[in-house]
Amino acid sequence: MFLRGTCGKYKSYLCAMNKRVRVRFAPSPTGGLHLGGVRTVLFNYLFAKKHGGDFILRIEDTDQSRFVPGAEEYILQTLNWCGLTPDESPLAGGPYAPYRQSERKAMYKQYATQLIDAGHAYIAFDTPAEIEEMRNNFKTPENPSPQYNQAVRAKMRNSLSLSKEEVDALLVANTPHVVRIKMPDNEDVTFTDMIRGEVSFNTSQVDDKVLLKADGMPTYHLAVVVDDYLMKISHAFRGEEWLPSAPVHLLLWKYLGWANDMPQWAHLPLILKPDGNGKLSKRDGDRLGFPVFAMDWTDPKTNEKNTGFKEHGFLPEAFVNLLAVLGWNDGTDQELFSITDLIEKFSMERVHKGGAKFNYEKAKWFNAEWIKNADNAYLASLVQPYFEEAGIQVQDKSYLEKIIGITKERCILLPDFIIQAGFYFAAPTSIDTASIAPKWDDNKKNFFEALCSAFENSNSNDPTILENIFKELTATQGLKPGELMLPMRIMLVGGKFGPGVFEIAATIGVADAVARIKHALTLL
RNA sequence: GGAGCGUUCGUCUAACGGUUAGGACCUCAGGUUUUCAUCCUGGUAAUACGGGUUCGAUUCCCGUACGCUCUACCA
Repeated sequence: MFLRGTCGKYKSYLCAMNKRVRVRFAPSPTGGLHLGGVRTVLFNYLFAKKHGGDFILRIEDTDQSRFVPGAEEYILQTLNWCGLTPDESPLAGGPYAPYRQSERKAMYKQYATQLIDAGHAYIAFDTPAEIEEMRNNFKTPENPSPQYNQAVRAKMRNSLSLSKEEVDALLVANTPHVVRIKMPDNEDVTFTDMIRGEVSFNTSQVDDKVLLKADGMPTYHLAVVVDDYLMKISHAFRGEEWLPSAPVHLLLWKYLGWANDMPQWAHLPLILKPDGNGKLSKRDGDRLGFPVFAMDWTDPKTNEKNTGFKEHGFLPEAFVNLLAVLGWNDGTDQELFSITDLIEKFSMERVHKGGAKFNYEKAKWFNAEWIKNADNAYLASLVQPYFEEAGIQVQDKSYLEKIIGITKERCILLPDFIIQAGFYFAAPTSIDTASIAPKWDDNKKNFFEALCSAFENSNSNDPTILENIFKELTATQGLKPGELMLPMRIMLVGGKFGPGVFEIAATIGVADAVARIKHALTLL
């Protein structure tokens, strides 16, 4: 399928060929990045890389009251962890710097002025209290939230309702004011969304959005259009929650005289909470026992902590993979995709329209698959920090890699290696004697004592030899091997899990195995 | 309230007018593993509803229901 939509009077795919692909992720630094945010990053990144274009990070910090220290650094770190590093950003710089809107403040005013001069915007002096009053006055059961629109703007204090002298006087007096877009009365604004196809709004339904705030900062609406234009953005992807304000942006592109340069839009479906309905929020994660943020995030103002996929033990490759297929697929049964695969196969047209409920069980499945298929040395580097935290000493790196190779298929999350592989590095600290005790008797005790001697005498680290010793001994003592395997396993690893007992004994060394058995015998 | 967007197994999805509606997760039943996990085999389970259009609708159109998003000097 070709890219749909029009770009000026030309078909979009012609534009796409002529215009360098430049996309941006434009978060406001108000907190950690959650699943939906990272997926938006991912789709932007994939689209850019697929078309040999640029991926830009632009920080939309026009609202000082919501600014959260550390959030920008967190976003950068998250993108790095995911391997979705932007080509241009506040950190990396680039030809269209600065990439923080607060640092671009001076650039926006001239465009607001241009809009006023052209009659597409006006100055409004209404105080918050006056607007509040208007809303109360016009509120009816049928219209619970009246808008500042063509129906009421004549009754408010603005450059449309006031005389030029009054306006000038107010301006000279430094009266706080905003700039609002003047929405046309009854005009259909239609555009083609790459995911949804043709989408249409009537301007009578949208209000006169504030473009420039009283503090001189632009609102999102003005800033996004100006910056996308100035930064030569070719495709603009954002969450579905932006769809209703798309007509404002469309009109702005037109009024500013940039219609032919307008990016193609795609509004991404939302990620929904697993239980009930509604968009996934940061509160859902830890409430339901899974992370929603990419990495741990603690809000410096509230001290509220949200855990992250990284710290829960997800591989970045798995995280990216599971995000990619949340609302997108390549049309085949393939579910496991590397980033290279994704870049090759991604297409915006195959993104789903409907929102997707997040399913943590499936997310873990992706991680388990990635762990099973991952390179041992790579896994070792990721597991090491968890071992250090758990107090597990690793002397020999190649030994660690070997152990990871034989235990990785039993691990779903990285911390699982602590249990599944920890006993290869140190004797278990707790031994599940409760599972041995009920059937424990002197015959078994004697057997294990004899086994220790036999093992010591053999001085062998060959699993087959150890198994033969074990079986011969059970035979001579008239015992069933099956009744002794489980106790031995528990003595070696601490519980009912792990690879074959003789493989374990051989791997940790017969001396260590004997020591563990002897220690366990003191507990029974 | 209004506007917009959406709706296939419990969940994520495939099927761009013709399939016994496919796959994956979950779950269930077997098998392998003298443990656990992996792995293998198999099962249950879906086109929201009502009208059209059509020889034929999951697919196109209309309506209804339901859900979501927006309706801030927040993004």
